Amino acid sequence: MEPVSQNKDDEIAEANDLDHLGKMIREARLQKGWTLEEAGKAAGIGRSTLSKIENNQTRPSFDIVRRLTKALDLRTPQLFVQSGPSDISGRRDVTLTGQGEPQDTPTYSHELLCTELTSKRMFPYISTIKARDVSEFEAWIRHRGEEFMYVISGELTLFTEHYRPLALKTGDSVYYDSGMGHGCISTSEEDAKVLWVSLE
Amino acid sequence: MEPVSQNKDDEIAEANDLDHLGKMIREARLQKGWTLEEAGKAAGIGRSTLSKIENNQTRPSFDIVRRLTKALDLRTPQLFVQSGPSDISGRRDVTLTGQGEPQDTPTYSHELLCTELTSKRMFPYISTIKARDVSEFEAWIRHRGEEFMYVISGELTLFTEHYRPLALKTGDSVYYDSGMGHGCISTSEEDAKVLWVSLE
DNA sequence: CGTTTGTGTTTCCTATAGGAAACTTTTCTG
DNA sequence: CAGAAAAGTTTCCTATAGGAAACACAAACG
Repeated sequence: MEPVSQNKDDEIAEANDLDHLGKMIREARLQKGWTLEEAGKAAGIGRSTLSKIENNQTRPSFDIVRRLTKALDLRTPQLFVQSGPSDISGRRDVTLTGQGEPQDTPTYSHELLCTELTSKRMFPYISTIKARDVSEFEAWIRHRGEEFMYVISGELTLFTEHYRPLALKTGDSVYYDSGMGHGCISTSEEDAKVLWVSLE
Repeated sequence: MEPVSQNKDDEIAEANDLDHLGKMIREARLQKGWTLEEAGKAAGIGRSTLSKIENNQTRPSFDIVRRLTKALDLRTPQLFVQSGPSDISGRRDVTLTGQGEPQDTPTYSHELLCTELTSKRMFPYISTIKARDVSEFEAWIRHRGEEFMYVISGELTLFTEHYRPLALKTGDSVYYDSGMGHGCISTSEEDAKVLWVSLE
């Protein structure tokens, strides 16, 4: 229930930072070129309900909204406007080619990107993996979190626990649990370059 | 309303990928050391309602959930994660060049990467930015979170609020608050390709 | 011009969300 | 171990979410 209010319209309008919710949903639906009927069916809700939602004539349940976002392929966070500033609020950090912060280890040669923004949550870096021989593969790397990798150039083989070694070419990408042991070696004549983005 | 079902408990359990919602909210509340009363007050809802939500005895409205996430300072996207523990423990997901899931809009042409892993936290995708003219720049894109971009090929100009437009070449990268308006256009003859990794 | 068809909107009704208060359980006291 | 106080749960009730169907309004036929 809501705090008492003179009339229904006022009440809904007032308590709603969500006025735009209906608008966004309608936009998303039209974007897909769907009718109320089609969208409703895709989300498993009635077209009358959807109409009311789009016109902000109702306060839909979380459940319903979730189904809609799924069906309409909406970015959900936008629906929660509350715009609490992130810790890098209003900021950006640029790193030009080759201008990253070098970080070398015996086996890898990293170039950390965008290191100015220390409070960011993802950690992007480029690694150069030297052309070498399979026999040199040593120990699993393992650190809590998730990791995404994209092969910028060259060819390499990715090793991860629980899986077969995987041959990767330029343009391929992998997302994995970085708590799972992993490592890679170059299988091309030249060094391979990989972009990694790591998240704790 | 839900499709008919024999009894209420079944119905709720069945339609709920959201069983974990109550759990998450309870966790968040206890984390803060709050009682139902306190949390309810902070969110502007009754303690009985909150109790029912935490025990999954009700399907709260979007509105109520929004207020709770705000009060409890919860990262909302997790609430939308369907099915299962929200980690990717021991898993990996590969996307070969050009094999991503296409997602086109009038202005952008995205290729979503590693979409098999639905519970991952970062969202990588490759965009092809069509070669065109500055005058065509339209509206800011804006969504809560952080974003990292890496220019795979071509040249483009990145626009972000609070900053001057920025010319980027192949190999350059930028990290920014995606809640800040942003958008880009290609400045090269050919289309530009950009790898984005987005985090909510 | 009516008829059809395909859209979105508005009733109408039932199941239920959510608040207040009764009830139960746990945690402090003395 | 009282008995009180504070936490959580359940009950009861009213306002309303959401589906079905009636309604409204087009555009596309004959």
